Amino acid sequence: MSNRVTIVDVAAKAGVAISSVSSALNNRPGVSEDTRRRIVAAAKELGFVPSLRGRSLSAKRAFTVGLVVHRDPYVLESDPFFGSFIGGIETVLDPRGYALILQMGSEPVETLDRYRTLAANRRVDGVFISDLGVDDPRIPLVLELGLPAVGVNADPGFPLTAVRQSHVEGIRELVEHLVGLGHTRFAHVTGPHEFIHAAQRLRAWSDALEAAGLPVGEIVEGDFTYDGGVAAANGLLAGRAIGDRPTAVMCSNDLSAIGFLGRAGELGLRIPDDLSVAGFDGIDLGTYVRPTLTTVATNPRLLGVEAARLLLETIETIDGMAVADVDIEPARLVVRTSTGPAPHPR
Amino acid sequence: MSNRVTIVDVAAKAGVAISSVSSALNNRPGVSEDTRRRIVAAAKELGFVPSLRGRSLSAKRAFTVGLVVHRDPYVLESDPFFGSFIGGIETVLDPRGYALILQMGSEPVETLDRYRTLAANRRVDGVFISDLGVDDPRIPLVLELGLPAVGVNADPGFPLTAVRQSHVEGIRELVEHLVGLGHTRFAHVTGPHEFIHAAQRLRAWSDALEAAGLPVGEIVEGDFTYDGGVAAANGLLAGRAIGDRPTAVMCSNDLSAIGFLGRAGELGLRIPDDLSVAGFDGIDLGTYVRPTLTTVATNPRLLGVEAARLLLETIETIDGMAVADVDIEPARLVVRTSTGPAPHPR
DNA sequence: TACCTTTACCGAAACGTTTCGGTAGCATTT
DNA sequence: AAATGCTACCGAAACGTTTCGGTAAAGGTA
Repeated sequence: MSNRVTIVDVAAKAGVAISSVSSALNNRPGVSEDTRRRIVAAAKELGFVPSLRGRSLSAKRAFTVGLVVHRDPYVLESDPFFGSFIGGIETVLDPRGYALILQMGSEPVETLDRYRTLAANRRVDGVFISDLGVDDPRIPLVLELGLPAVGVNADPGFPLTAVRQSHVEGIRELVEHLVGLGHTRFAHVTGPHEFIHAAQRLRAWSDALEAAGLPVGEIVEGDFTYDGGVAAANGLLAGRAIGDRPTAVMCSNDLSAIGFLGRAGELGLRIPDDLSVAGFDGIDLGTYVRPTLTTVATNPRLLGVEAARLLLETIETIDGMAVADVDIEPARLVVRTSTGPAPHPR
Repeated sequence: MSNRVTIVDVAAKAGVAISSVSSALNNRPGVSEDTRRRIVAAAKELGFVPSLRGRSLSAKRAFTVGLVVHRDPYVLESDPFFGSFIGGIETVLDPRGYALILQMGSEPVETLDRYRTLAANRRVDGVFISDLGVDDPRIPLVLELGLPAVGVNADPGFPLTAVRQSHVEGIRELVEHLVGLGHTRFAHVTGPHEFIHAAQRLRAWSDALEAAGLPVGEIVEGDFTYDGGVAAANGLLAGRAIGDRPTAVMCSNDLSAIGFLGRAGELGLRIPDDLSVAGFDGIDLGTYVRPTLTTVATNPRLLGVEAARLLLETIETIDGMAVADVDIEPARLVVRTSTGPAPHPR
């Protein structure tokens, strides 16, 4: 509609050169306090907002960062991680004049192409890499593209900047909690094996049990979905005598734990009297189901905040990519009513 | 890193002017088939990708559209709508070279500011307006800003282009289903009254009952959350004799219906024997809970696809904003096991 | 007074496209 | 043979910033 007010208009109004306007508004030296005030006044009066397009071209920056979600639609739908994670990212980006581009790729290949396109036309200045997989192809890709990136909950040895929330303390606390309740027969329902966090959680669980001198027990592969929890419950519980069943089960995330819980109830098990069940994540839904879900609560929002901070720092670090990793406070055990004393063997 | 290959490099390699390269690559007339081929070859060989930044500045377009989510974090977390909606948007945007900027504002005021900033520095070429409220302030805002926009599930009379999925057929089917099962005492748990879709659903429910010649029954305000469903169940069911209770309840969304279901179970009611419960949305979780949830299933993904199509069309329509609305196929009743024959009065 | 340094400001180039007006060259018409 | 029209191509301007080199004026030193 009405033509935009540009830096030229401001310069004309203030009676100075456009370079002076630029210097004044960006707080660069070389302009007297007096004219600076005059320029600022003119800019304000005209309602001048610097054009991102002009700035982008000149600064060779997009002032935009990207997040490519690489999950199949259903998991994304019911996963509360991203809402909070993105919310956290936003709080950092917005005040610094950056925005977030969100893309979704259902297929891993598709996801890679998204990164490639994003980088090719320089749409973003950097990317987040979440839901890391084992031998994740995105890592060599961003290295090859020279695209600034930060990883979320990466393994040690990760070649890029990373933000992490440790899971080991919380899972150790969970094991200690269960051991303290007298449990001796355990089981673990994992997430899809291609995700490293599924492996990380299993590992912490096994280590803690081993440290307690107890057998690790059964391990069945789940898929992070409600349905996967149901399936796991069928496998671990259906048609088994009490002495043949685990008495304490950890599922790799809350959603599958809730599925497990539901199915266990249908199978006639009383929870936590006959069986203790715990999850991992700390989603709100876990406080609503009955029994309420014991879990290890993570903080995706804070993870988003720190990831964004790191990414901007990486982008604005001219030289190498020597930005230090950040560890936020570990995830912690939250005891609710889905765990209780081990049943008396009869 | 390595300096980018630009249109100048391609022109040099092909031995033509840069304007010819531009014409050739954008399939504009005025360049012979022969040189066009030569240019395309040179571009391919050099791996030329036009810079979005240069294009943006020249074309006065950002090739980006925005979605500002204006919900409180918890609702977003558990709401499956956005995952699918965004997924649908993506499938249209990507092939046309557009990207989606996602912003989140928890406070309505904050949300408005986001739109304002987005428009001020021309970061986006258009926006989606979802979760419309009554007298939504975003409508006058985008009109004032001259920002192309499309509304999602807007009321009739909406002054901008809109995409809609009708809810009335599905809700009518639900009422007919319940009436056919012999129910006569109904109740409705609404969503927050500031959202128009909450009002739209209540209206369709009331109209259908009225058309069936039955009393509308009790109406309690919920908030679209699991917790809100629990609270509604307490209000409608706790401490009431059977003859004093509704026998069929519709909740304005699935999540609250699932909360309602859970609380009703705790209160000792058998579902669907003592009480029928239905929701609205068609989220996957509804197929996992027991009993499985009867609902009216919407199609957020398709809504996203059509919304994106419309928005791009609006943006690319030079003149007025004469882009026709789109109605996708209505939401439909999905009968599961949370609804059944009305209990025999005793 | 003559010289040097600093400061405040300006003009122009650069970023990478698209678009518009212009100009040769050629074929067609009269 | 002159006038006309069309095609293929080129050069330059425009988009809106930031940055860099330059210059005049002011101030400091010998």
